[in-house]
Parts: sequence; structure tokens; C-alpha cells
Amino acid sequence: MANQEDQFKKVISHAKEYGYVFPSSEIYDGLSAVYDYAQNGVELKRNIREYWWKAMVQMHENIVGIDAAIFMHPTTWKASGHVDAFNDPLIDNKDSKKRYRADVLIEDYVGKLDAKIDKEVKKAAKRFGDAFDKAQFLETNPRVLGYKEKGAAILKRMGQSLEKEDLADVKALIEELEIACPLSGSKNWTDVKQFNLMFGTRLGATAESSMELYLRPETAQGIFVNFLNVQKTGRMKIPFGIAQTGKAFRNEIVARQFIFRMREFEQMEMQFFVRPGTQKAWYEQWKKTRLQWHLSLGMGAENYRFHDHEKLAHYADAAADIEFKFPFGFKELEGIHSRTDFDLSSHEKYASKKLQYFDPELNERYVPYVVETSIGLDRMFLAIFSHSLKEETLENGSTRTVLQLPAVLAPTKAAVLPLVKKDGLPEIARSIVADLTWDFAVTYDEKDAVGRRYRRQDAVGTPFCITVDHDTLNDDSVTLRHRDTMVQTRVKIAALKDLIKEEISMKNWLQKCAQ
RNA sequence: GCGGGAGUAGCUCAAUUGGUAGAGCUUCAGCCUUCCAAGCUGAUUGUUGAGGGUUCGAUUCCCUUCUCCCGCUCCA
Repeated sequence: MANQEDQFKKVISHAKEYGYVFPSSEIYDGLSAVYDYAQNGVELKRNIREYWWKAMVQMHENIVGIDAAIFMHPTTWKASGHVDAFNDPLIDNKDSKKRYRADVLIEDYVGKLDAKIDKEVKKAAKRFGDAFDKAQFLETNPRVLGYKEKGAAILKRMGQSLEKEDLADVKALIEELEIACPLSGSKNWTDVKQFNLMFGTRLGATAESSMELYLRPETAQGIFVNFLNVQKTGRMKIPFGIAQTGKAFRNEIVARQFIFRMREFEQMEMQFFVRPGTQKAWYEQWKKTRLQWHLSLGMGAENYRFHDHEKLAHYADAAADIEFKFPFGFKELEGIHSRTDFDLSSHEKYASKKLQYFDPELNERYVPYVVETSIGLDRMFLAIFSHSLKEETLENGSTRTVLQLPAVLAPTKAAVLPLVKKDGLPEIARSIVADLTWDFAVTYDEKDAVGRRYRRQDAVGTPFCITVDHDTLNDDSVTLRHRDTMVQTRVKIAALKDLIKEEISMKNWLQKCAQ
């Protein structure tokens, strides 16, 4: 455990020291759970996004992309269920330090009343024997009626108080009912606090004319509301998908673990629209396809696993996570959800617009079912970065820190190094840089001994080093050093471009794990 | 939000009973060097997380606050 912790701390400080991730607004002490991507981080992140986009959009004839706005009509979030589901009244017990949802505590209390009714029924059934009429008993027995009334009154009052956001009354209700903490038995409660997981803001200049808005808590709704637009204008036939990448915002109560859980984060997701009844097969298909994508990066199959959800979200009929072994254990990296027709149907109701597809094969209209793949770009970044950071002990006993990023994703693909700073070697190196820079990201470095420069490039994750030496003057050849093996080969300058292109080509990487 | 730990240079860390901050690595300039960080010379960097208090004097003691890490909690 201490090792894990140490490793994670190394990841965080390496990310900062080598220009990948900085705490946001650091000169003001940072902002909780907000981070900035630095000069190298932005490249890595961009490359991951591109790798995903290529695999999901470009390589699928029936998947297209969009880029929806972060602001959406507020009714969107009523239809999606977020206004209800992302809005919890929470209360803490001061003695046990446990936190509960206030409404759940009260509902549990009402549940106990129902249990009492059941008890009465059983007792009566015993007493009356065969003559027992359950329906009549429930309607006439004064005790049962008392429990029922009480329960209904409690729920009504709670509903009204929550509606009015009268949280003091919710607390009063809990105190009046003498609800105790299930763990400690204590009735020592804090005030009820409303936690809204969505960030609110206002659209419009003046307070009177402005409109309350949310920053989107997920990108998916931007696709659902555009479903028909894309289907019609793109002449899409089911099954087809719409993909997008973009920022989403959640006001997490506790956001932690570096960039794993941030309040502002980027999703890469694809909604796949299918004929009702076929969702299960597509769900399985996408689980497989997405895992293959991960495996193509070569970070070891043993570091991935599926986690099938037993408790499903309000919209899903099946859901699984692809989990990755982060420095702090296996955690969710990507979600694959069978979302049914929940979202489209709900938007139909709220917007009073038909969101249906006419299926020419079946000759009928229907609301399509949706299978979603949704991956956190920041989590993918962390997965790759933390997995790539290694400390090696070499044969001579020295250690080297190397960031073994997949070459296809590395921010800088090659560093060009003159062996010494004289004899015309820098000039040749510069000319190589000038040539290669049209095709991929290269850098130049002449400072310090060449060995030190190699280690520097190792630490930032540059997969190739090209060294210009005195032989270059005679035969136009240079050495090409591979980061992971430290092996060097002698190649002609003219051959460099194709050699490296081959190693960093998305095509070659994506094909690695094709089924 | 609760409990525990921690904030000193870009990174890792020092500073003896309170006496106005140092080291290593890094970075930068130069020298020397024909291939895997540790050769030589020189240089930059800090309101010691922030604010307040006690004191002649605070990195050190007290209070407040912010941030990070771990656990609990929460998590579509």
C-alpha cells in the first residue's frame, strides 16, 4: 500500500516536473480538483483524443461526430433525469460521522410503518383463520389505517418541503419522527444540506431577464437532442452512431485522486442507435470492440477487466465498466451502457417532438434503442501516464526514469541530438529537424553530454533519439535510439522519416489488436 | 463533510531550546567531451501555502484559512 501511494506521488510530481499536468491557478494555491494540462500534457491528451476519434469515427462508416455546446436548454436536464437524480438532500450524524440522504432516511422510516402493517395482517390472519379477508382488513382495521395515514402524511410533507427547498423542515421531520442513525443509534443530526451535482449559471445580462442554466453534467444529451438532425441530414440508417468529445462538469462532493475525478473533465463518447430488441447483441459487441481499442496500446491485458453493474442507473438495462489498474487499484476507465430508449423517449415527452426513425426494412417507425460507450479522456490520460512511468536499474547499476508512452501517443516523437556542439554537427541536426518537423513533432537538444540528453528524453517520453556524429559527415547516416530498449541502429538520414512514421502510425497501432 | 498526514527553490528534502533559510538533483551560460544522467567554472530561483496574533525577533509557538495525499462518505 505504501508502495502504491509512493508510486502515485511519483506520478503526480513527474507530471508536474516534466510539463504534463499543473494544478490550476497554482500561484493562488490551486483550486480544489481542477488541473491544467501543460505543454506536453496537451499534446498527449490531443493524441489520445485523436486516436479515439480515428478508431470510432473515421474507421466506422456508420458513425459520425458532432460538437454540441456546453450550454443546453434547461429542460434537457429535466428530461434526462439529472435534475432529480443529481440533487440530493444530505444529512450527517454527528456521532457516527456517517452521511445519509435525508429523503432515504425518511423513506426508510415509512418503510418500517409498512412492515408494521404486514405484521398486523399476519397476526389477524392467524386469528381469523380461513375467514380472513385481507383486502377488507387493510381498509377497515383502525391500526392499519393509522399507519397508512401517518406514512402518507410524512411522505407528503417531505415532498412538499423538498419541493419548496425547505430543508429546515426536512430536518424537523427527522427529529419529530425521532429517526436514529442506523449505525450509532444517535439522533444527533446536522442540518440538511442540498447537494446539487450540476453547476448552475445564468444566461442573460440582467437578473430579471436571465435564465437559469446548467453546465452539462454529461455530453450525451447533446447527441440525443441532435439525433434527428444528424439522422436526416446525414442520411443515416440504423444502426448508426454519433460521437463527440467535450467537457462536462460535475460538482462532486469529494473530487480527488489527481486528474481521476475532477469537477471539470472531458468525455469521449459515442451513442449507437439500434433497432429495439437488438440492444443486447450490440452491447456485447461494443464491449468487445472497446476493449480491443484499449489493448491496441499494448499496456497489458492483465491491467484491464470488466465490471458488470448489478445496480443499474435509471436509464439502463445493462451496464459495464472497463476498469484499469491505476496506481490506486482497479478503477473505472470507460463505461458501456445499454441506455434503452429512455433518453429519446423522455425528450419526446418534454419537447413534444417525435424522435423516431422510420425503418424501411421493417416498414415501421420506432424510437431507437441506444448503446453508449463513454470514456473519460482525463482518466485515459492518467491510465497511460501512470502505467508508462517506470524506474529501471541498468546493468551498470545506475537507474533511469523512463516514460514509456506508446509511441503513437507521445507528445514528441523524436529528438535530434548532435553528438558534440561543433564540427558542423549542430547544423546537420538542425537540417534534420527542419525536414522532419513537417511530418511529426520533433525537438532539438545540444546541451550537456549526449547520455544526459538521452535520459532527459526518456523522462519526457520521447520514443526516438536521432544522434548526429562524425560519421554522419562522411556517410549521411545517423544513429536511431529506441527509448525502451536503448538499442541504437545506424540508418541513413533519408530513411529516418519513413522508419519513424511506421512506428507512430495510428494504422499500425490500431491494427495491432484487431480481432 | 468527518478523521489522519503534509505544505520550505522546478523536484526531493535540511535548518540545533524562536535569532531575518541551505543542500542534492534540475534549469541556464560557458569550458571539456566521438554515444547512455554523476568532469570543470559561474549563475538564476524562495514574501518558508496565505492572513492574523504573541515576541525586540517566528520556518519554529497560537488562531483562522487555502491546497494536496490517505481512510470514511459520495460517485450515471
